Amino acid sequence: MSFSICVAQCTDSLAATMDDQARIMQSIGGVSLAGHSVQGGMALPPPHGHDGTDGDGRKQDIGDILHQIMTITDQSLDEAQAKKHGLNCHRMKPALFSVLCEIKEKTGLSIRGAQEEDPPDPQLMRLDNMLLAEGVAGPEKGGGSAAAAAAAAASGGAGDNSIEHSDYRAKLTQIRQIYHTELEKYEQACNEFTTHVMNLLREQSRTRPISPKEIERMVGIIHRKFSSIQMQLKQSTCEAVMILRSRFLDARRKRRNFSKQATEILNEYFYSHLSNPYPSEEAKEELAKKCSITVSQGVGSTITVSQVSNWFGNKRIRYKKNIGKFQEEANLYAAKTAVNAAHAAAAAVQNSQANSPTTPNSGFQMKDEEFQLDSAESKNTLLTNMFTGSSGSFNLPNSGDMFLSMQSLNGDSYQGAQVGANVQSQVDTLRHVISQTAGYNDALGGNTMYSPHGLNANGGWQDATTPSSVISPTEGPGSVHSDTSN
DNA sequence: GTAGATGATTTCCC
DNA sequence: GGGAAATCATCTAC
Repeated sequence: MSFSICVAQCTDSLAATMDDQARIMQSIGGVSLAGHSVQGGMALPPPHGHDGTDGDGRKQDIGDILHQIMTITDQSLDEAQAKKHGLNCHRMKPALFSVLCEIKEKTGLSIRGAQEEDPPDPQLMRLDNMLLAEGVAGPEKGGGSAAAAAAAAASGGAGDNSIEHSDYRAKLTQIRQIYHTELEKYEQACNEFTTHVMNLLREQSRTRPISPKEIERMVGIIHRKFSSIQMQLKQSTCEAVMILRSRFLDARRKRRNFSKQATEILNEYFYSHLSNPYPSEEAKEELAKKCSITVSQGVGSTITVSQVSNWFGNKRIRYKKNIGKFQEEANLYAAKTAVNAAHAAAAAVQNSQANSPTTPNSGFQMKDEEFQLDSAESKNTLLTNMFTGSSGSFNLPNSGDMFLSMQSLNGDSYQGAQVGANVQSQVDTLRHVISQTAGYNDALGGNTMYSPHGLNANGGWQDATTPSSVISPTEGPGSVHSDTSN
């Protein structure tokens, strides 16, 4: 709306308002507006149409007043002050004031029409949703533990990695606190500023046309300004959370190879449970503990349950994909385990002989029931199998068997390997022990330590021979149990 | 620098 | 929810 239109409107409205006012004044007091003199020495021309019926005269009068208002800034300060005072005291001031208020209101409404009723800012909604999801905004639920858990779940964790989680949570809580403190500050500042502006406007409304709606609108503007500041705060908070999260995930992605001992422990378990290489949760925990002990002696970090799970997942896949490649490793660990079993057996025999010298061949029983070797026939069968390679119990995938692997220990494939000499001597020991103990029980074949590798035709793992409780001969009673549920 | 090994992550399926 | 498979990212040996 241009100013000229505004002034024209103002003039018409003012004339009409003055008509009404004059009529009211006349009817209630019998005092004619036309009789008013101009106070303050203002040389306002006397209004035409003393009876209040001369519209042209009034328009001229109002035009003069508006002209003076418009040119007030062109005059010196003293002159302007005098003119202002004169206008304030002018008989038409109240009418003019209300009309100006009305015009401003209308103008404001037309501007507001375009500004208000804005749909909620999608950017702000995104930020709000994100902060809510991350546990920064909204009701406190343990400082974003849900988000931490989500991050853990997303990264395959199972609630462990407690160090990283607590670290993440602590930092998230820090961000949350800062966010809420800043938010409170902004809100407080917004309220204070709003109150201040409202008071100021109320004060000013005595001297210039300010309607309550205008004040309301001003408050809205202030709130919008502060909202935009809040949005910036939300944006920076989101960025901070994103950075924290990415760092957290990056840290998890960073990997360090497990120590040789840890890998050996895992491999031993894997190959000794080859028919069913799915450790239970307890077994995983036990393995993690064992690996961590060996690791902590060196690197100083720990191996978690989820890492054990990862390791077994990777191992299963990679073993299945390339059995041939892992055959040597399988043989190696099988041999190793067998040797350890033999050592254990030898120790048991020695103990048995020492304790019962009169019954040296009365039977052999290891701590694990899986290793009960009290059947002479079975022992002989196993003994034969061990050295003829005919036992199905030792079948390795595709081809070969434990015995072949044992033979190969003397051959090229293991020459030079660190285990070569050791295993050879241990094999000798094993032979000796076996000859002393007069063989094994076939049950040994049932032990997953030497069980057939359980890949079925479909590429899945067989579930046939895994005992409910398997103890590696190398481990003793405190060893890891497999998960038969698999 | 590169290839292979390996731990971690993601996606899909049951 | 757990596992398989694919993939990523880093480590390690050469």
